[in-house]
Amino acid sequence: MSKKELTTDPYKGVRDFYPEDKAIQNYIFDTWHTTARQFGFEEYDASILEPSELYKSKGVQNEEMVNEQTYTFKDRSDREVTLRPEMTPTVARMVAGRAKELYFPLRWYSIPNLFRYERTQRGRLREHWQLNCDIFGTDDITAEIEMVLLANQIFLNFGAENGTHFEICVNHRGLLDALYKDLELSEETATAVTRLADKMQKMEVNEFEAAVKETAARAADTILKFLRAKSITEVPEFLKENSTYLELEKFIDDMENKFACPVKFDPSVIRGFDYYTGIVFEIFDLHPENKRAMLGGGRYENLTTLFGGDKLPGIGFGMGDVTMRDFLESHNLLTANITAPTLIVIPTDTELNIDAEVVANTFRQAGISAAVDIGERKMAKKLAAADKQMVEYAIIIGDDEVKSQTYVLKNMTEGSEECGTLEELISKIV
RNA sequence: GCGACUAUAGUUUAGUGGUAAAACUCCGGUUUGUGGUACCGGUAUCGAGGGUUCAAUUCCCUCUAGUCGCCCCA
Repeated sequence: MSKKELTTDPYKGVRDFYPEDKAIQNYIFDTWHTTARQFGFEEYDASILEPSELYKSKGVQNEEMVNEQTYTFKDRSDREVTLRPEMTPTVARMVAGRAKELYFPLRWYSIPNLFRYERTQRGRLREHWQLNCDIFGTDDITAEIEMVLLANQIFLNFGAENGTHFEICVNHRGLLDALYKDLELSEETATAVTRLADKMQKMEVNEFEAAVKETAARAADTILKFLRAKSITEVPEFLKENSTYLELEKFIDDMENKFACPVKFDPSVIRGFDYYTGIVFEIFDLHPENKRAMLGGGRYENLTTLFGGDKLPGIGFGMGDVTMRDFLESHNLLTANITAPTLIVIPTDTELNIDAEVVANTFRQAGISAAVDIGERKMAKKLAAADKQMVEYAIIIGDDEVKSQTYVLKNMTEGSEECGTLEELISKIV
């Protein structure tokens, strides 16, 4: 033990993608791409490296977050660099950079790899890929509808069912603000109540009620009535005059009746303390093992403040590949397959490896994927390996074949064989 | 930052105060040009260090790593 061996484990919180994992990821990404394009969204991307200021400049709270929960370091020229923890500042920067020449509303999407330095747990790693979809440059409610329809469609395209495997929950930030204003809550109390509301699903009923009473005192009953509303019509009466109530009510009604996409009013959907200003929504995994949000998003009034220029409203959502995979696995919705070559060429002796490679390359030029087993194992092992990989065809190359230039094409699934020149055999496969 | 739990073969897991068992995988063989079956064989300083003990993989402590919660979640 003179040397310490290196571990084969990946760095903490990040993943290796072995072929079977990559196949699943490709399936997820393909579905994301297809659905985004189905809705006319255009793809953009940027580097995973950003100057740290991009994340710090949003305030003290953000500065703390950058310091404690991002990968931030100095480059060789002493510039502070951060591995991007989210895509929104990047896309805001890009949109602001070309604000004068872009045609709005803009429909953009991206699947960035994001990094966060935090404690790992189920569904939360230090690295993940996140589908980000946004519509920029409009405050029309149609954008909300389109966005939620897109989110819903993604799940439909994975073979999931709204109401069985997942559910869409919506709320309105304005409704919460109206409630707090009417109850004349102090800012601290309002913040504490929002924090509690966010945790409601995780807490016991009694425990939650006690916590609200302790935090909000006299206003507790009204707040509880609001947070326990199972339908939007159950919110306290005075809120129903509010314009945000009417907007949300119509939205829920349209989604159900015009687009057959039921959404559920859920006053506990808050989406943290970020830039959202209007309708917010989440898609929940209904599997008992995963009970959590897989997708979240909402309306924002102005994303590009930092970069000057005109106000740019928009609406967007994000969803991660880790929770997506957990969702698909838990509900048995995975259909991804590892992609094997169509043909495997097996020389009987390593002396014939080059001849086998020539044969394989002829098939490749005809558009048939082909690999050569150049290993030193016995024929039986090579064929067993090909079978296990789910290769469709095999050709064995021996001295006879090389001399006669005629080959035997073996169908691995049926066990049948066909004889002929390479040209003849190619036409059999194509 | 706080807490709980776990660590045995490549993987998933048994098990015991007297140096370990199975399944699958992998490698090799029965079968020197025809597979998926069957049979045989091979692969573990029981996470690291220390302590208790005649004896520790087993009990205790420390460390490390991982998992799962809390906090946070842009």
